[in-house]
Amino acid sequence: MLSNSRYTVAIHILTLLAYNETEALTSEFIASSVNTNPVVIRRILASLRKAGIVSSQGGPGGGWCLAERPEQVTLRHIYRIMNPDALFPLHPAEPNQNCPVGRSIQELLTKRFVVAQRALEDSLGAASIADLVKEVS
Amino acid sequence: MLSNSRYTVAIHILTLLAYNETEALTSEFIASSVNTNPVVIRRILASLRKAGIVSSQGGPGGGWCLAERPEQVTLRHIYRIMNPDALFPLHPAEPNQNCPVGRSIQELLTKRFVVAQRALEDSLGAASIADLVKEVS
DNA sequence: GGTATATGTAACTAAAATGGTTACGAAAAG
DNA sequence: CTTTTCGTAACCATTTTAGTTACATATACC
Repeated sequence: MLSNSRYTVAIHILTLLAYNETEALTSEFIASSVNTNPVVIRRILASLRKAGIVSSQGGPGGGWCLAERPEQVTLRHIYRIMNPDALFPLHPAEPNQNCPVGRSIQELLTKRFVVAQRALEDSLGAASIADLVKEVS
Repeated sequence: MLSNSRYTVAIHILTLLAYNETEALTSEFIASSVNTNPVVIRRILASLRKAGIVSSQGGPGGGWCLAERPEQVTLRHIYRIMNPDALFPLHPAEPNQNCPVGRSIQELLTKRFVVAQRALEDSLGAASIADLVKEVS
């Protein structure tokens, strides 16, 4: 499974940026909210910036800002950025092609896995960062 | 994400058992189809047996059999056995409770994650081992 | 009984993933 | 220029993953 928390932290960061939309936030400030190291935050923000949904500015008064409207950024969008690989890994080594099951299993499974992952992502697409900000107490 | 292939291998094993329903299969035979070590297979089968969907028999002529009808064993059932933990891990450390976002983010996310994981599992529930066996060429 | 065959499981390993940390260069503000 | 902040490489400890060896246990069959 997703055995890393980068997706959760990415959503946390973006929610924080949207919640404080008027000012740039430093990686150190964000790290204190997430309760981790600023470098961990910068690494995740580097992925998000590559995808165009945040921007950064160096120097005093610098920091990080949302580059898209919070309404446009869905949990699905973030999911795909932080988890570009297929949700369900196939076999570590190619199955035995001389076995009828080994020969066909990967194709059969891929078909089901793609549909299931789409169902997951469709559900994630129902919520945006703006929705989360609205519910922050 | 799911960063292990045990779910895929578990489905492979069960499909193989259903495909050869008349005879018990040894972990060595199964391993040769999956292309791995028999102990890896026995470890996965131990989980499946604990859940009651396979049975084992030692000694000559022994091996592994399905303990349920292939129609009853869905990909969702197997998913839950092989992945008992939540699909989306939360933060490694508790977020800062003095920050409005840090204070509420885990509850907000859990709500969405539960729904998304249910969508995933519902999709997986649509296919059974019997369905896969039918499609093995 | 005795032998061959399988499971059951502990122990060990190599490789990779994960999250955290230090360090330091580059860029920007003032 | 000095301070601040990003950008990123390098390194580390811990955990996960898959594979392997080894050996005890149990069963079938002669």
